[in-house]
Amino acid sequence: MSEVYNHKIVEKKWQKVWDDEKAFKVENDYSKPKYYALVEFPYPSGQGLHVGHPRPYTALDIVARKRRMQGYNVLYPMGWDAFGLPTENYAIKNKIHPKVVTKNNVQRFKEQLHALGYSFDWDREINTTDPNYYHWTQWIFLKLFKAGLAYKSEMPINWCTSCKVGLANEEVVNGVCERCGSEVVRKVKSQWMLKITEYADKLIEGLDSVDYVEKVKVSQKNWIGKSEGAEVDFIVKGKEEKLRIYTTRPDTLFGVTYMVVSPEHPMIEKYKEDIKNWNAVVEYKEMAAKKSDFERAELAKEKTGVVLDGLTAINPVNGKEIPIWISDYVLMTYGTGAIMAVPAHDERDWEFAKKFGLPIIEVVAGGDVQNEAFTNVATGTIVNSDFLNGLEVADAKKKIIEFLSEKGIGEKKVNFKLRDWVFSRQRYWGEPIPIIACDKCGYVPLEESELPLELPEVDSYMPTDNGESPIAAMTDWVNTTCPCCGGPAKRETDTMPQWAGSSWYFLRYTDPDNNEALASKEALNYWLPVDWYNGGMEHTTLHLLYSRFWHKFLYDNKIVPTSEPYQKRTSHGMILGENGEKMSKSRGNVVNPDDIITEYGADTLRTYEMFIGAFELSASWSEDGVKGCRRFLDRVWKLQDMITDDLEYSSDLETKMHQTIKKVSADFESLKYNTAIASMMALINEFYKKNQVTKGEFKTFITLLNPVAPHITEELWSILGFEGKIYQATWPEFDEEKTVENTIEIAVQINGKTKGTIAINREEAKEDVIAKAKEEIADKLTGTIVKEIYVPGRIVNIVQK
RNA sequence: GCGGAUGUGGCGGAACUGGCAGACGCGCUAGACUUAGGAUCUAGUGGGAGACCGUGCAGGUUCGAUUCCUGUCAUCCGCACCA
Repeated sequence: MSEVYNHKIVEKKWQKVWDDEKAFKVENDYSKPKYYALVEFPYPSGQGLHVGHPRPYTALDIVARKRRMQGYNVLYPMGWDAFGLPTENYAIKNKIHPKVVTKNNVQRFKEQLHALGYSFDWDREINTTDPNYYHWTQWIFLKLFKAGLAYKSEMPINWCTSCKVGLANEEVVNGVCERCGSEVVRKVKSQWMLKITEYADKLIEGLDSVDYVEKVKVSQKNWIGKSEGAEVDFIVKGKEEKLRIYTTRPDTLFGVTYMVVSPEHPMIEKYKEDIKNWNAVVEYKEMAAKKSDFERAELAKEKTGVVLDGLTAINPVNGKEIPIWISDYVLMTYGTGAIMAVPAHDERDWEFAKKFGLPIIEVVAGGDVQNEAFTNVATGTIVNSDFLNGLEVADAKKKIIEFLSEKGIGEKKVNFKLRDWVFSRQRYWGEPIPIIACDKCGYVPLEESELPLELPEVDSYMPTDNGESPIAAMTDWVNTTCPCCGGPAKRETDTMPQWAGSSWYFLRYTDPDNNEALASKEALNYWLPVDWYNGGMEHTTLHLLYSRFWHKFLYDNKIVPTSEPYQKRTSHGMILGENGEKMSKSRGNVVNPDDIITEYGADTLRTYEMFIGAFELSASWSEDGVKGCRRFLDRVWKLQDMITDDLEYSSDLETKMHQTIKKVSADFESLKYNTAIASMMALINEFYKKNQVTKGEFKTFITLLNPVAPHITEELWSILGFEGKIYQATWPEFDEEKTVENTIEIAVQINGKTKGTIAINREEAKEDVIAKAKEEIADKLTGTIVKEIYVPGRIVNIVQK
């Protein structure tokens, strides 16, 4: 009899062996077929690994291990996305250098990941905070700058009125500062921006060539939010100024009854003198400044606004004079910051008009516009619109745009919801932006030879009270000479956002120690694109889009060989607490992976996280479920007491063996880890029924299980004395013909309801099957038979009246 | 508000291009082994005494719907300076 399985000894033992052998070190061996599997590198937080982390890591570890067994040269790397706010805040609070905090956190994470037995190639570990790494982050920034894709712009930031620092959105809770509870307002600051909008069309088009799960593609498309419409100039009465608006519905131009501009719109200040209710306007502007864009759009059940008393606009198509309002539902960041309001055919305009008693004019027939906005564009016909009358919406759009262009009062315009990327942070713990500001020469890029531009040591990590990065206080570092004219100049003191380092990290893994380039051409040509990239849905619109943008830019500059970075993208669901809520300290439902590894073992944790449910959906933690997986592995362990010397499959299990190999192989590649494990459980249940398993069956079985539970299977492999190590074994093959059973049981239905079953031969002729079926349900065949249906190998359905 | 998803036993979840709903696991019940069992093994387990009824709800298409269509309700997630 075998002893009880001791995971503590076995897991440590094999982890050491794999380390000593450098089992998963991968060479740039260009003669072998490559496979690049990638998971999002973690932010090494102070809390240590969360049970959510192992879910995606195990999933791709399974794929990586399986692919190695199938003869691929597999790159499965890991690193640290270590710049960021929590580390900096921790450093401020505890007066420890963020570098030290990061080092400690990384070490803890690494130990935890190591204890899970992942097949990462640790020789390729990277860290975004390493100057040898951010050298190249800065280098890419310089390329973007030189290409005109990085520019400075006035952008609002969250400003705590008490701490006098800029805050991240996350640090603003219910409109007040998370730390001190004081009011947070929006303050305009000059910021570095990246022109991602320049790549908006390419980012949409590129989606056609990649294999992403559909919801990721849809999310990205919606985020980019391409819409086709028109810009139209309205005339401000009595002024030279034209007020330009953007609309997706130029066909409704005759239905305009008022205009709305965003509270930040520059025309308001410009015509200050003409506005009679200036105090009310100022008051409204102040109120709006306190809200984020999100809050403004959020559940805005009650529309608010103030009319600009003294200013009116002229509708360019019919000369009508209409009022101009300000309201916070119009955002300065989308379109032109001004809209024409057509209450009859837009819900927000309709609500606004109802509230303030503004007229509603129907211009598309088909609805009851006094009672609700009619927004259906598919069926409408234009009315009350002069030369557009009688046209369908789509035709009217074309005609009005032609008209506007001819008259020079408007034009067709494609707009994107996507906004340029705010690339500045007034923080310490980020990559310095390698730009020098010179009074004479403007913004001058640092010479490439000067990179990396390292973060200076500072006394305090707290932002200065005028909202600048703590680096600004380091005058020795800040004051420099202009590379262009040699005169006195100042370094940029803002740093890059955390997203910078993660926008290209997958390139660095291909050649992590290169000091001449971000990676060699040969390495990039061989490894790119990433074959399979898995990450969270929450990164779909930011990280994933940002990194595609950088990659496309690098591709256009012939630095990388592929137009898309990732061939395939999948997404895992969250792991929730036992109570079905998100795990959090405040809810007290956090599970620590270390505890699970100690008590049940890494293999159990890996198995459980794969078995917990559909990979793409969120799932609740269950300690009983963990126990069930441990029981499964114990049953696997005990199989060694029922092994026979037979190296073949036994005849009664041959079909089952081939079916299982087929199913497990396919499921591992299609995110169906839960059903792969279920089928392996079903297989050992068969062994247990017979109380016997052949050596051949056992060898195949543990090979299939190895990617999921690498330690226990390595130990069993060694106990049985199979050759070499299991991680070097060959993936089992199946014979398609042998997966098919000859005799099968099928259901017999009457009018679609199952009444019995019959056993048939797969090849049996229809007549024979139907005859058999009728015999089976003879006593229930009481009516007239109308139809007899036989779907080969599936079902018989007798339709009777 | 905009966008994305999800609703199936007591619970987590299966079900290929529409074809025996509930695989696999948990829990529960009974039995075996045992001084003992919170270990292990074996059997059973959607509801109903039954004809039958059952995949959020209401319709529809079909010989046949968890799967397709229309409407509806509920829940969860993201929203650009958290990562």
